[in-house]
Amino acid sequence: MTKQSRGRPPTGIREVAQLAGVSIGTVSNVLNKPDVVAERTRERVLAAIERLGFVPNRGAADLRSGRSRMIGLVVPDITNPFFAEVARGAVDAAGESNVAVVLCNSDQDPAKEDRYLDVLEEHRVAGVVINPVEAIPARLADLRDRGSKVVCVHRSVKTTDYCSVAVDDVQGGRLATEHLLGLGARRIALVNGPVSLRPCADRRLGARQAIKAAGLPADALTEVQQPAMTIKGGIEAADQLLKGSRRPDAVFCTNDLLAVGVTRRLTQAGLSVPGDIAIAGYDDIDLAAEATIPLTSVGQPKYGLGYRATELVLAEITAADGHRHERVAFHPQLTVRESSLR
Amino acid sequence: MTKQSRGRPPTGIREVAQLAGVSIGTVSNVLNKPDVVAERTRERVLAAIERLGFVPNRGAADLRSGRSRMIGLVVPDITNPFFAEVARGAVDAAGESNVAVVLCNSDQDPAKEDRYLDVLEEHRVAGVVINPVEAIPARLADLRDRGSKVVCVHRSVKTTDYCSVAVDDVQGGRLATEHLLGLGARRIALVNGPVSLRPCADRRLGARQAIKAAGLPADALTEVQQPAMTIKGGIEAADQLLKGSRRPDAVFCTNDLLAVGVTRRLTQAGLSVPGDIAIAGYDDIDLAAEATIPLTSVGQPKYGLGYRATELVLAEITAADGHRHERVAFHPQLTVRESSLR
DNA sequence: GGCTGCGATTAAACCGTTTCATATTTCGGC
DNA sequence: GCCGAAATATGAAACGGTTTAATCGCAGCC
Repeated sequence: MTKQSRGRPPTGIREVAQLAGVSIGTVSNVLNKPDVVAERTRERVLAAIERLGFVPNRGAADLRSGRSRMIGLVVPDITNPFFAEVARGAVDAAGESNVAVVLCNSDQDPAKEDRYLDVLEEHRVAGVVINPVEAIPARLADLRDRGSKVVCVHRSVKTTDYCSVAVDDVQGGRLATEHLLGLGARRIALVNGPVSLRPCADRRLGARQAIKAAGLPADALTEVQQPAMTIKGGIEAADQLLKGSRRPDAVFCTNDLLAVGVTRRLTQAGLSVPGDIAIAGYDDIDLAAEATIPLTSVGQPKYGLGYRATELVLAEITAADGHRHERVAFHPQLTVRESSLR
Repeated sequence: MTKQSRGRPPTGIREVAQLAGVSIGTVSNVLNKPDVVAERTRERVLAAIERLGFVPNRGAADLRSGRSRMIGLVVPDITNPFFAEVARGAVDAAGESNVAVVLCNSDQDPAKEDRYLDVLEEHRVAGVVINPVEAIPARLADLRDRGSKVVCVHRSVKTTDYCSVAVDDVQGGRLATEHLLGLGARRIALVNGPVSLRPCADRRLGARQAIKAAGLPADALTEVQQPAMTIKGGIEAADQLLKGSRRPDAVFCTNDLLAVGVTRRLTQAGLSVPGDIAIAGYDDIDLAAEATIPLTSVGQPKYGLGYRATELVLAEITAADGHRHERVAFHPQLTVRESSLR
C-alpha cells in the first residue's frame, strides 16, 4: 500500500540505495540489469524499493539513456470508429512493451498535424505511428532526423524510406465485385466517393479489374460519384440509379454508409434487396451487421493495422542499426450477409 | 526546413547559446520568460533557434522544473464510441495547452488499469483523467501522492477528494419517461440492463420519479432486465413484452442498442412504431439517428465530458495550491425522433 | 563623484537517473 | 594460504535543460 503523506519529498533512487545500504549505481542495476547484481543484494534492494514505494522516474531515465518509452499516434480523428480500432491495436501493442502512447488528432489539417508533431518532437518520442494528412509530409523527415522512428499506417507509401502498413484497396474492390458477379450480376453500379481519395480510386480500380477478368465489357460497370460518403449521399445516389434507363442488378458502394443509404432508398422504392438488387458495402462498420438488412461488406483488419504498425515502430526502435524498412500489406476480407444472398 | 544529417549530435540549448553569443540561462529565459530578456537579445536568440532548428527537450525541462506536460487518459475501451468522444474532448482540451495525452485502455479490468497507472506514474504525468473500473480505487490515492492530479469522469464520486465530471443519469431517465408520458403513454415498459451498473439503476430511478410525479401508480412502469445491452438483447426483451398480458404503449430502453432491437422485433411483429408503441433509447449513438426508424434518445455530452474533465485537471495542475475540488454534473439532453412522434 | 537601484545576464547548482571506468570482493585452483 | 580472474559494487560524470543567487552595467540622485 505504501502510503506517503502529501508533499513528502518523492522517494528517489538514492533513498532506496541508502535504505538498502548500497550505491545508487547498484540500485540502477537492479532495475535495468538484474542479472548483474548478486542475489542477496538484489533482494535487499527490492525490499527497500517495496518498502519505500519507489517508482522510478522514467523521464529522468530516458533523459540519461537517450532512449524513450513513448510513441506518438497521429490519426485524423479518434472518433472515427476505424481509427478507434487502429488506436486500440496500437495501444495494445505498445502496452506489451510498457510503452506509452500519446494520442493526436490531426483532423486532416496539415497545420494541426504539424502542431502535434511538434509536441511529439519536444517529448522526444521514440517513434510515431501516423496516418499522414498528405502523402508524405516533408515534416516526417525532420521527425526522423530528430531520432524518432516513423511508420505510416493506412496510407500507401511510395518511398521505401519508412515502414508502412496498409490494406490493399484494389484487392478489396476486386473482392466485392467478384462476389457480386458470382451472384450472377451483369450490370453493376459503383457508388463511389471522390476519386481524388486514394482508397476510392483503388477500390474502383479493383472493381474494373474484376469486370475485365470476368470477360465483361467495361460498361458493365457504371459509376455514380457522391461527394459525401454518408447515408444521405447513398440515398441520393440511389435516386440517380432509379432514374437511369437500365437498372443495375447489383450495387457496390465504396463505403458502408453509402450502402445503407442506397439500401434504404431502394427498398423504399419497392425493390427487394437482395432479390432485385444485391448490395455490397465497404469497411464492415458495426452498422453493417446491425442494419435491418444486414450488409455484405469488405472489412479491413483495423485493429491489426494499428497493432502491426506499432510492432514495426517498436522493432525499428529496438533494432540495432541494421533495419530494413518493411511495407506490410493487409488483405481485406469479405463478409457476406443478407444484402447479397441469393 | 532545417535539415540535419542523420546522427548529427542533436542541437541543444548550449549550441543555441553559443550561436547567439549568450549564456544558456538566457536561452532558457527566452523560452520560458520571454519578457525578462531584452528585446534585442531575445531576437538574436530566436534567430539562432530558428537557424539551428532547435527543439527543446521537454523531458529534460520537466525533470528539472518538476512540472510535466503530459496527462494520462484511462478509459475502458477507446473502441467504444462513447469513450472515443470523451477522448476526443480530452485530447482537444489538452492540446489547447500543448499538453500530451497518454491513452490507456483498462478493459474494465482492475489489473490492467493498475498496470497502466503504473506506467503513468513512472512517466510522472501531471494529471490523470480516468473512468475508474471500481468506484474509487485506492490506487488513485497513490497516484495523487506521487504528485499527479486526478479527475474522475463519467462516474459518480462520493468523496470530495477528487474533481469529477459526470452526467446526471437520474435526470436522463426522468427526461425520457416524462417525454413518453407526455405523449399520452400510460403503460411504460422499462427495458433495462443489469441494475448492478450504476447508470442502469439511476436511469430506472429517474423513470420511477417521473411516473410518481405524474401521479400514476408504480405499476404503470414494468421492467424487463436484460444482461446484455445489445440489439439481440433488445429483441429478446421485445419477445417478453409481446408475451406479456398487457401490452405497453411505450418503451424506454436504457441504451440505444436495446432500443434498436426492441424496435426491430416489434415492427417485425406487425406493430407500428411509434403508432402502437413509442420507443425511446439512451446514449444517442450514431445508429440512433441513422436507424430505419430514427430513434428518440437521451444524449450525453460525451465530448464535453472529456473536455471539461481535462480542463479541470489542467486547472488543478496549474492552481497555486488553493484548489477546491469540483463536482461537475452535466445535463443529459433528449433528442426526439420518429420513434416517439405522435 | 560615489552611491543606490534596477534591469539584464550569467555561472553554478540541481533534477533523478544511467553509464562507465575503477575499486573491491569472491572464489576456484594449486 | 595465496594468486589471479571473474563477479560485484562503487562514485562521479553526464544527460539537457531550469532555477537561483550573484554579477554586471548604467542611469539617476544627492
